[in-house]
Amino acid sequence: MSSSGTAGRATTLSDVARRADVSIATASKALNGRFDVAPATRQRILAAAAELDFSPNPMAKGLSADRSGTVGILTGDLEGRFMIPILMGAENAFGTGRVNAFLCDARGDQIREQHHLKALLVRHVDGIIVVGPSTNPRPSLGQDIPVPVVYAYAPSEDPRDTSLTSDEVMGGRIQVEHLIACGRTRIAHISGDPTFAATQNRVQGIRQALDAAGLELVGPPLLSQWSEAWGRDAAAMLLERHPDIDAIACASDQIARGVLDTARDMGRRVPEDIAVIGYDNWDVLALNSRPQLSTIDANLEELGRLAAHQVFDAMDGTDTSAGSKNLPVRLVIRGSTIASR
Amino acid sequence: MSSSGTAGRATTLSDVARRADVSIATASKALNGRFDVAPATRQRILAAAAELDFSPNPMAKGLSADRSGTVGILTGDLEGRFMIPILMGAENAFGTGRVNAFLCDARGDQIREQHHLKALLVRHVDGIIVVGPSTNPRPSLGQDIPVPVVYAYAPSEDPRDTSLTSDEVMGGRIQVEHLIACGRTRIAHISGDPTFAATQNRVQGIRQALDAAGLELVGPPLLSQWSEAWGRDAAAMLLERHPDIDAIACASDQIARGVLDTARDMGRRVPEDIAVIGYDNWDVLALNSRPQLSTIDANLEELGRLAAHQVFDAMDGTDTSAGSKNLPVRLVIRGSTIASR
DNA sequence: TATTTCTACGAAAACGGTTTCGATAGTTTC
DNA sequence: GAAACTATCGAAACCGTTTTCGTAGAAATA
Repeated sequence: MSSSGTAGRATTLSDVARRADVSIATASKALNGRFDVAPATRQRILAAAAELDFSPNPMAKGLSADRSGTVGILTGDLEGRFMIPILMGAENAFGTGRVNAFLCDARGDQIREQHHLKALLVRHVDGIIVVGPSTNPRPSLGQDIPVPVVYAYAPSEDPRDTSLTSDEVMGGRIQVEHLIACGRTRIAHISGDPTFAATQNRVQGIRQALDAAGLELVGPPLLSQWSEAWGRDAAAMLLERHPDIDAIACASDQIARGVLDTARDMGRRVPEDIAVIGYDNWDVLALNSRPQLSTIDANLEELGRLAAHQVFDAMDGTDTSAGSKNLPVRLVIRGSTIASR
Repeated sequence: MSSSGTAGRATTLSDVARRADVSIATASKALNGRFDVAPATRQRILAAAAELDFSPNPMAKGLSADRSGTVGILTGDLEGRFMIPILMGAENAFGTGRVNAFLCDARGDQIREQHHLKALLVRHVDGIIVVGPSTNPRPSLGQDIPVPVVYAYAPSEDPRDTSLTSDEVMGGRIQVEHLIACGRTRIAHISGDPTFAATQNRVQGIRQALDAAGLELVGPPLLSQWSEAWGRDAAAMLLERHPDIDAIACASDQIARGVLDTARDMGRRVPEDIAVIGYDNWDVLALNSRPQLSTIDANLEELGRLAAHQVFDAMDGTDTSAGSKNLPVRLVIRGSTIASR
């Protein structure tokens, strides 16, 4: 009812044109930086637009030009802990700019994914970010999509697609490098579901670091589930079978939390007797344990940001860096590997 | 490059019209269920549309009709643990339907929020869902917004707005009712940041339940932070000062986890000696503790779903149930309050 | 001065739909 | 058999932009 605010018919380009006493064609050109408009006229038009608080109707814009100013974010499963930071990074990259993001959650369902994809294309999104719940490669959406597609976290199985993923091998490697730097030599590894690519890659990285130092893993890697309970059980087995280990590299903070509990139960001090390092830097878990967890941070928000920029670049034709990229991870040192002061 | 797939120019209404040998006007009417088109003709047109796999261009549609088929989801801070289920519920309600959601994360910034709001309105969204990171009331977006707005989780300060929030008082109440049903009578309460509405509301609910049973809280409610560490510290204080308590109602699963740790450290058995109940049903925490946590589930996904439907109703003019609603919460019973078999 | 070249601008055609309204043909009514 | 309806359809305006292309006038050239 009040006349302030955003109510009432939105001001349109022809309003601006009328006020600046030019045709809408000229107004359009002036506002878009076309060059066949006299400087004085352009000023007049810009002023008029500013006074009327004009912003062009994206739908109308999208009809003629085929840029809609939107991108689709197609997630495999929002539930996952890893989606959120990536989402945040991406959304933030669009940020205050001209483009908005459609969020589509496929809930782990292929059919729903196809449906959402269709909807996004019908809406003429300018690009698509596909973010998967794990680092396991996922089926490609196909090559016949008329807009750029970037796969985040879960890479596409098709090498022709461009994917951004986290360097899991590096993650395993710097876990162990850190443990060695802390003077540990009898190192064991507890990880999650062996069918996960992350599991295998981290084991690989861990072996690399051990090899480089002339060391060997104590016992085989213990692979089972991504749960705290498994961390407890595995640690118990480990400490019983190899009482002399002095460090455990865990493939998730959840597992590490379990390990911490078992160590405490069995009277081993962390980090004095056993150093423990986690993976994920999930603050809820890592910051509230006793002691706080040293861990690996995959920079997921940065990954999301990069995915967004990759889409931008591809949209702008700057389709340079095709192919996939493996983003470096980061070591976070806390009390579970180094006694505080 | 392949000719299958979605590539190539999208099929348009005039394609359909041509194939059905009618004008685009008639085609439009047929597809939209207008009634001045002969049954036979309509069939022909529908068939043509189906064969060509036609779907109307939402932008063109949005230009004439003023329905864009989109809604905006304006979140205060994606980081929060509570946003995600709500987001999922809402997104899923739009689901396979005709409407897609713009995701906007204000990152706790008023200015960014205004900016996003502006962008959503310029895009002519048909509705807006504002989801806040806590149950604290938040400033209204104002009354002069031309589309329906629903506030989820964090209600609007303005009673004229329609808000959907979680019944925190009920949450506190059924926590204690459950503890009492388990035979506990000496009940204490550990909660989080006292400036949170949730904190106060839950205390209120707890008092209601105790009053109804003729009981009193053991000691004052301990209010400080939403962290596991605080849960540990508070529990230690509590057990020292009141060694005879037999139950602790915690205002978050994080706090409950801390309490569990302290109980174990001090040799109290859970649930035999002390029953512990959490709040949030955050599976990562609640399912991996020893024992698993009884807790309160706020049905956040349902809340998101309802918010979406509320927007739908308001869009369709079925603007019935204005005003705010307080959604019931749900008790989840696990091992921390009842010994397993 | 007459011609050519620019420059700055606007008329009009898209873009892909919806909607109003008039036209046509077939039916009914008197 | 003419008038009045009714049912079905299509021409055209419109939504708010962008873009092409034509043109008037000024400036440069002959």
